[in-house]
Amino acid sequence: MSASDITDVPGTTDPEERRILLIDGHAMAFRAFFALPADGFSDGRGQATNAVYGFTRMIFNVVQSERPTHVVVAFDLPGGTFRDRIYDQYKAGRDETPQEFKGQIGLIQQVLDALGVAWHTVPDYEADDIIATLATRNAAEGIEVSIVSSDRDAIQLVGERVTLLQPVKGVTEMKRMTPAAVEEKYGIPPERYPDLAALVGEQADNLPGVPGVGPKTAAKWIVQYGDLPGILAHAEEIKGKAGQSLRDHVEDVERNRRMNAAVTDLDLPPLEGCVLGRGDAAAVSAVFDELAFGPTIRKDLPAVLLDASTAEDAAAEAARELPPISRPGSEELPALLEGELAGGAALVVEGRWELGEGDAHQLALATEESIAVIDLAGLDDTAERALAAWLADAGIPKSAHDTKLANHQLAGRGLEVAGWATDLAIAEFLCRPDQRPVDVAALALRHLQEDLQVTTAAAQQELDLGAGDEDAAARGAEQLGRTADAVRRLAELLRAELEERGATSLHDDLELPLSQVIRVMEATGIATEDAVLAELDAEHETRQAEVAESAFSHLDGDRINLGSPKQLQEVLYERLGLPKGRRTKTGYSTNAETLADLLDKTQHPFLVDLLAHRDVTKMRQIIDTLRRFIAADSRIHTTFHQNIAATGRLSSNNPNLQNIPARTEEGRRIRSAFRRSDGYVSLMTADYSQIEMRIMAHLSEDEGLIEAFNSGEDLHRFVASRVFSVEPEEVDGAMRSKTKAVSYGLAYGLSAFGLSRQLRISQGEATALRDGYFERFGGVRDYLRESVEKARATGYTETILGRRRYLPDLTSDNRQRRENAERVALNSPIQGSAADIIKLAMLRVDALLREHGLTSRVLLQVHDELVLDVAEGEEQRLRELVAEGMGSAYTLSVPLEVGIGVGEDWLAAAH
DNA sequence: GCTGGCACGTA
DNA sequence: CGTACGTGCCAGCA
Repeated sequence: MSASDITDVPGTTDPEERRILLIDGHAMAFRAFFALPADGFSDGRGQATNAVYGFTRMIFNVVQSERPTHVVVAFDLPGGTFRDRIYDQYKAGRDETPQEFKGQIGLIQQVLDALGVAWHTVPDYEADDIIATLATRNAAEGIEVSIVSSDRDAIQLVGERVTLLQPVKGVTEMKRMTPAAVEEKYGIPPERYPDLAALVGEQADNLPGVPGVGPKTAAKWIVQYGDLPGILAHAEEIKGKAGQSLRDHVEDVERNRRMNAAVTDLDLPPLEGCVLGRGDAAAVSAVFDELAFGPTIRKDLPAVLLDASTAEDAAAEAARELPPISRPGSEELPALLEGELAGGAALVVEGRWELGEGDAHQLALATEESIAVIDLAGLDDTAERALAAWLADAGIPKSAHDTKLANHQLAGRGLEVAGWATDLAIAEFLCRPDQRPVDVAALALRHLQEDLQVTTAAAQQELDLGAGDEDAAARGAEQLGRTADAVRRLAELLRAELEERGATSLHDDLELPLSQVIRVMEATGIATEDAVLAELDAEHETRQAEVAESAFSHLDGDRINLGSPKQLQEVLYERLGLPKGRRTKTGYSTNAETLADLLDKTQHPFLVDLLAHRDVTKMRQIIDTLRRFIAADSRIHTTFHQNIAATGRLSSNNPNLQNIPARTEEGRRIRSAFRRSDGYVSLMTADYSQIEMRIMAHLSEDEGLIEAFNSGEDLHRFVASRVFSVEPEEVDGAMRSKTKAVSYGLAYGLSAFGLSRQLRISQGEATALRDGYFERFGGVRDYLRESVEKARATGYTETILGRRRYLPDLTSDNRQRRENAERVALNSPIQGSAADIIKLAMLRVDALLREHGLTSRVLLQVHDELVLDVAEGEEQRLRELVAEGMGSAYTLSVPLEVGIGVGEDWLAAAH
């Protein structure tokens, strides 16, 4: 190849305008692999993608900063090269390629193909040689060359027109090596670097140099004698140990120099095939989908990589697809609602919802034919009534990204919505339960390959009414309208996917109706008495100060930060010299379990105070957090999420009301702050008794376990009597608690190690305990074994309602990942089925309360428990209806038992 | 100001 | 080296 090969490329005829970027593919991929966690990047099917991700990011960055017109990525080929024939120990002693790295080179090449970036390999040669050939030739033709490589052999290529970019940290930060920079760092010009390397040797390539000679000595010699031949010619004159060492290792040095010489005469394809701007947007998107890449990296894809025609095609298509956007006022709206919108629409609400109060400003409605963006504040009464009627019409199907949130926001304007057909967040979750929730823009990137460009803060601000600024308002409306259009198409797409995955009924009949029940619970909130929390806080404040003082007194009055694990480590393990226990990533554990062990062993009084301080600090933390969330109506309005917990449980935040202390007497006092509402007489708690073990009995069909639940005997006592072959009356506390630990441990995928640690018994004892259990409850053992095998075969686990959890790691070669997936596979059907059941129960209880006209209402759900406000005169009927609704939510092969308690507050309502 | 690690609350 | 979550603090980073 010569310069004439590229003179035909349009727009790049002048060598001075051409810039070529050369990348060492293997070296950079390997660096990316170690810069990013392998277990943090996966395609969802067990293939690590961290190197692919890092490499792609690197390419994007370098293309942006170097603005090349041509790019070539060079790769090594598996197997040897000519260098191995010169020296059979070349690159020997390297660690084996990590398992997770394998396969990622192929994926990188797929990405490059989609990006239209050329990549080359040459049999019998290394990537270095390809780079050396291209750099030398093109620089000679007057073309600017940038090389990206972490390999030091590339230093020799640096020259007037050749710059080396060396990764500094990871793969995104680069240092520019110019001839001056090389001189400064090594004290010699770039072309002499191989001489220096030959003398010093190269550890990574297993090329030993002259012992006792480092870069400084080598550079000194090179300066003095000109080059390596000069040095060797004068070897006899060099004094001292280094001189003798050189004379003893002349052969090594000569070999090294032959090995590290760049090859610059390879036969390579013409450069015109390497011109930038031939990427295919759709192909890139498809590859990124396969790799499960998120939205961030997609946004950073430099446009210069893409073929202008595909970008134009995409833009043209997007423009054609978008129906006209109108901004109907009060005049036009009623007719629109009865006409084009009568068949339903996709909704996007611009508004807010916090601390139990919602508000909405703009509403975008999209159909296949048209999009309407409505300024809610500007409507007259007639138009507003028409809109209210349309929204409340259950016969008009609607979809939104988050239907519950849309309801909350619109409720702030007195608007109720019925007729929800599709909730994107729920549908997406049912299809991909292990993925983090994402906004509409990210869903559009993921499924429509479109960038809505509405996620930036600036765009959001424009949407805020456009306050008097007509242009901003128009831009806001345009973005809202586009988003609604995307919601409409996403809804269609996701409904099809729900169908494929057998999750349509879960969406339509369970989660979507449930979201409306939860919406009312959130809007209602739970009455919370600040005075109770304030007093608890004051008590704990005093106590906190006391124990802190006492703790410091054991440290010669040294007031360390008791909340700093780092400072505690120093005090406990250095200063007080206590025996070190369990290790953490950053040092030695100071958690409660470790501290309690330490106290047992040493009786050190500081530990007593420290543990007390931990308790009281935690209490104050919880109390403070709760107080911050008490809204103007003296109630706490938590948010329940249906798309967070991969097993199908709800989660609760702002604040989390599913982790209010219950285990200790002191902690439980916090519960007394949650009280019956004004106009109600008490709170009721209703919980399932041992629901997970009942599900285990049902799924395993183990006769013994089923009998246990039908016997009327205490479950753990019954199971223990079987395991230990004694009469139920003879089961003592230790036997019962051991059995209980095994029972629950099984549902979590326990190991003998974990069991022994929890019960503080030997591993042998733990194994014997588990074996004894399985001997009597063989059905459980068979079920557990079969359920993992089935999941391995199908790729997912399933709950009683068919809720799936995909577990690609079940077939991973990585033992840690595989065993983790196996535990998840054991637990998910059990925890998930329990979640299914209480969700069914919530729907049923809600329906029963309506049906019977009760005013009492459900306030909270805590996984196996419901908390309700009891209205005057309804307690007895409520007990019956809740027991019925929860008890008959789903028919298992054992009864579902429900415990109920009633009291003034959540503490008193315990039972 | 953000992030990772730790600790700890619940089922 | 049993599952599923959310929150707050510290420390190190930019």
